[in-house]
Order: sequence, then structure tokens, then C-alpha cells
Amino acid sequence: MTETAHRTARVSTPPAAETGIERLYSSELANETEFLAARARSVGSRRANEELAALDLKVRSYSVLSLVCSGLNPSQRELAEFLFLDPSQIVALVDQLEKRGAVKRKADPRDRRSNIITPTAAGKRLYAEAAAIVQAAGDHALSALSPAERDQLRDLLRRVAFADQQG
Amino acid sequence: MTETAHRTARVSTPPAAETGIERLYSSELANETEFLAARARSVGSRRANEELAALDLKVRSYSVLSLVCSGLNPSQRELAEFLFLDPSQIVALVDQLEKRGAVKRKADPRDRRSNIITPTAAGKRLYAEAAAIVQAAGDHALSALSPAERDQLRDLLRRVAFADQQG
DNA sequence: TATTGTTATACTCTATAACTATA
DNA sequence: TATAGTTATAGAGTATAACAATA
Repeated sequence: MTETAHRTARVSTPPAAETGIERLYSSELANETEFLAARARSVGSRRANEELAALDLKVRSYSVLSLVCSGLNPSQRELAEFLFLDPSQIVALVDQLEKRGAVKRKADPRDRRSNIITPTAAGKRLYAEAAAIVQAAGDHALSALSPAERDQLRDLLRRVAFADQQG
Repeated sequence: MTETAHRTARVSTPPAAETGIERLYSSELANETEFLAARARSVGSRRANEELAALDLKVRSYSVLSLVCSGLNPSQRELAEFLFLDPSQIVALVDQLEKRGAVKRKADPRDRRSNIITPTAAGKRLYAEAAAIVQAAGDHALSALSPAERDQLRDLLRRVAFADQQG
């Protein structure tokens, strides 16, 4: 992202390749890590959203359902912090999942202000279906990479994603 | 602008395993590449947006400005396709940049339906300032990685981001 | 007839503040 | 006084369709 930007400098003057946008691949923007991460995520989440629509879910609600089904008994506050979402958005997401009988709110006995979210049996089944869909979509999005490269990418991303917490 | 207000409560709290959300790192979701990409991008673009606000820009408008200043003379249609944005959104973004004198529209002599967007001198100066900010924000976001690892991450992301075009 | 840019519109997502009940 | 959840609302972002000019 730094001095490496002009390592992949422009491929001479554009031959005005008519309608193709491939020529923009050589732009500086197309070599910025953040732009690439945004585009990669966009490619993946678009497909995931399309597939999840069959279960009336989106990546957002799937993420909540996944954490609720993790066995870690998250509170709404924890869901908000972990997903970088405002608590008020969690309310809406949990409302949706609760309305369809996938999750339940229950007061934390140790702090009755806190709602612990747990899955129902139907919620667990829904998650199993959704997880398979998301995994398939992810495999498709990463089909350009070998298994080893996928592991590599995931590990690098994890270190960036949690850099502030892990120091 | 104070979007992190709800997230600033953990400043002086000791690493107590009770209230922390670190326990959610072990969830399945935290090991999904797509989730990690979304979170990594969120970390980076939040900072970039905060810094770019000093220039009255956002990552969205910066991306347009960057492509316009690349010397590749993109049309609005090309900007839309490359940035995964609707053409109508490009209209608004180019309007903003044109209104502040950073870019100009000019009809493509070979197809007068098409608007070729070019930077003004002021636009080039604005881009130079913005690029430095974005680069600094990117370096900060990737500070957990070594230079070699950053290259590795960028190359892996590029292959994923352009997998459909490159085959 | 198809495409580029444009406008208008509706919908979703996100941010913010105020309120309650607990602590 | 502070925090978890809730509600309401405004703003930003996004998607869609219709239109004029051009091909």
C-alpha cells in the first residue's frame, strides 16, 4: 500500500480498450489493500446474501444467529460490540429472529439489565442450513486460491481485523 | 461524527474475562474469511473516513477522484462498473467533485453519450493530499503485519477481488 | 432497439438521542 | 451516576424505474 504502489505501475498508455474496464486494473486504487478488501468482501457477501434469501436471512442476521448458536451465550451488548453494530440495530435483528422462533431472550440472572440470547431447536436447524450456504458461497468466492492460500488469507485478515484487541 | 460513542466504555476496564468480548474470538463466525474481511475493512475505512473528513472527502468520493486522477480518463459508466456502484450514484459523486472544482465532465468525441471525467489542477492537488492520508490510514490498519505480509495479503485479495474477470 | 447519463423515488442501513429498568 | 436494552427519528447509502440524448 505504500511504496509498493508503483511496483505495479501503469502498463503504458491505455490503448482505449473500448468498453472493457480491465484497463482500470492498473490504477493505483486497484492496488490499495483497503479497496481490494472492500471489493473482495462485496463479491462474497453479494452471493451470500442472494443464497441466504432462500432462508429469509442476510449476512447481518446470519452473523447474529451464528454467534447465538456458538454456545457462548452472548448478550445483546456483546453482539453489538463484536459485530461493530449499534445496540439499537441488534434490537431489530434479535426481534426478527425471535419473531420467527429462532432465538429467545432471557434475562441474565447475574445482571437483569442484560439479555442473554439463546437459540431454539428451530434456530439451530436454521443455522445449520445457513452455515452450509455461507460456506459454499465462501468457497466459491475463494475459488481462485488454493487451500493453503485460503488459510494464509484468513490468518492475515484475522490479525488485521483484531489488531486493536490483540495488540 | 462520534460514531464510536457506544464503544468507548472499555478503556479503563482490566482484562477481566467476564465482560470482555474476547471470548467470542473462538466462535465459528470469527474464523470465517468473509466476516474477517468485513471487519478488517471496517477498521480501515472508519479511520480513513475520519481522516478524509478534513478534506471533505469520504472513501467513496476518494475512490472516484483517484480513478479520475489515474490518467486513464474513465467515463462515468466505467467508474460505476469498476466501483460496483449504480450509475446514478456516480452522478451524485461526480456532481460533488465538479461543484468544488476538482473534476470536469467532457463529452467523449467518439461517443457523445459518454462523459469522460478529468481532473482539474486543484483536483490533482486534492488527490495528492487525500492519497497521503489514505496511505497513512492503510499503514496504520496494517501495522500488525510485516511489509512482506502486507504484500502477501494484497496479492491474495487482488486475486479474490478480480477472480471473475481474470478467470 | 440499445446505451449513457440523469432524475425521481423508495427502500435499507446507520447514527443519534431520549427513555426504562436495573445496577 | 452508569449501563443494557428499547424506541423514535433523521440521515446516509442503495436499488429501481423512467426519461432524453445519442448510437
